[in-house]
Amino acid sequence: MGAADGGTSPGLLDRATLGSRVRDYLLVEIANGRLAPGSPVRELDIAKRLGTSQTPVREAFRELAAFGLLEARSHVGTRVREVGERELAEAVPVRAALEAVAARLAAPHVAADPSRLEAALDELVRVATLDDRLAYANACTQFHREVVRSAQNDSLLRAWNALGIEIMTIMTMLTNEEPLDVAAEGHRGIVEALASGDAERSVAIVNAHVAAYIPGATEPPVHVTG
Amino acid sequence: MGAADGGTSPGLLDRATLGSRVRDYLLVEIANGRLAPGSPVRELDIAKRLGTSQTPVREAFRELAAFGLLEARSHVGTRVREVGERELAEAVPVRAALEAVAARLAAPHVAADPSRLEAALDELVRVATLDDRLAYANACTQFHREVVRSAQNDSLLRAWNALGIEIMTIMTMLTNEEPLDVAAEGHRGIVEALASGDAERSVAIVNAHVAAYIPGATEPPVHVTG
DNA sequence: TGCTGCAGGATTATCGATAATCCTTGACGC
DNA sequence: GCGTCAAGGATTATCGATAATCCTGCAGCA
Repeated sequence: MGAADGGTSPGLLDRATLGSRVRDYLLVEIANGRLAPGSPVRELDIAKRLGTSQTPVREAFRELAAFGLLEARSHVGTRVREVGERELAEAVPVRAALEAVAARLAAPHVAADPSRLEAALDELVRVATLDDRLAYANACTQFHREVVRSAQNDSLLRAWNALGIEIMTIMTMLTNEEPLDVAAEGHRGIVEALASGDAERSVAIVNAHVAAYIPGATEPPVHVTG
Repeated sequence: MGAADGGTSPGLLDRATLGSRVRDYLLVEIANGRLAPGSPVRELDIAKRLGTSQTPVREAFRELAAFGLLEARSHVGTRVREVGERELAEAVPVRAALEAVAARLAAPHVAADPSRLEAALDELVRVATLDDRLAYANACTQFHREVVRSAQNDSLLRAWNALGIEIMTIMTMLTNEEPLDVAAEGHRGIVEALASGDAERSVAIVNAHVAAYIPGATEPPVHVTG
């Protein structure tokens, strides 16, 4: 699965399958409003538009439906579902809880070897200069995934992946005006706290960071810079 | 989903599609141990065995993988997810964090209408008399899923489902000697706490319950914000 | 020995076409 | 007028086959 990988994601380079690319395409179309809520989407339409067969499109539909972005009725049709702020906000406490666990478990590991997380941060900062909000959203997700991965707990990573952070991040970034460089720098405090090995401070900073992602806040999220 | 419906389930009568029937078949095979954890499952094998084509099987695989029951690697193979003791212990803080969020969110809903949860408890107690540890494990999973479902938060339910509690519970129950009636009654306190609407007490009780699930894991439950 | 690279087998990923299903529309009987 | 039912169109569901990818094992070599 690719950029919007929600399931048990293997390596970072597995974004090659057509299904995942179709899903990302649909995700962006939904996020920026070209596919408005309520509008029907037909498998063969999308397939023809993207030059693929029905199969990968079908897979993408299933995945997006599982995340509540599409609504499918068998043999009848599929349409873009109205995804309200409430539904996006629902994920915040769950994400906060998981990333709090992640921070607590990751702190000693990151303190021992912060290189991977620092690399993810560098990449995030680099991508922030490209003025490509989609690319930034993906890098941002990768950074947070790296934090969770640093906890070295497969169950935690699995649960976090299931939240579909990619989707939320893409939706947030594309409907947001926050400058990318500011957003990117907001992650530095997380790295510093984790690298210091202070688990409780890491938890607090991560919680504040996640809470700032609540959608609907059109104001730039207040990033804790540690 | 069908029999072990966990996610955004379609209608109850939608089990006509081949994909859903294949999924249910695999679910049963896993639940009763004919498909043991770690054993590989091949799409074309299952397709041939059930007399279908690869497509519905593939769909079922994807769904069960999202559910945490299967583990797929692109172009390589799929196997029933295996949970070793290490992973079993790893899952405890994650599960504790998620069920703590669940308890906090569910308390008011259960207090308003405890019937569903009480029904799940009744079923659990009933199955406990059958001396069938496998059936008990499934009922137990269903009970805990009902708790999580009571939180009425799709993201939470998705994350919890991804942990693959089914398999963990099955493994635990089959390598355990705890009397079933005692185990079943141990869930009554959860229902009572939730039904009372006392969120914090519910969180505490759920945390204790989850922590007790793993032999030797007496570490203090993780505190979570929420 | 230990390493590199290249078949060959195994498995999934994708394709193009066909079948099954559902909804709509309109005719028909009452 | 109203309910019932039967085509017909639209869409997904499924099929069978082919392509792409990954891993394994072995040969060749330093």
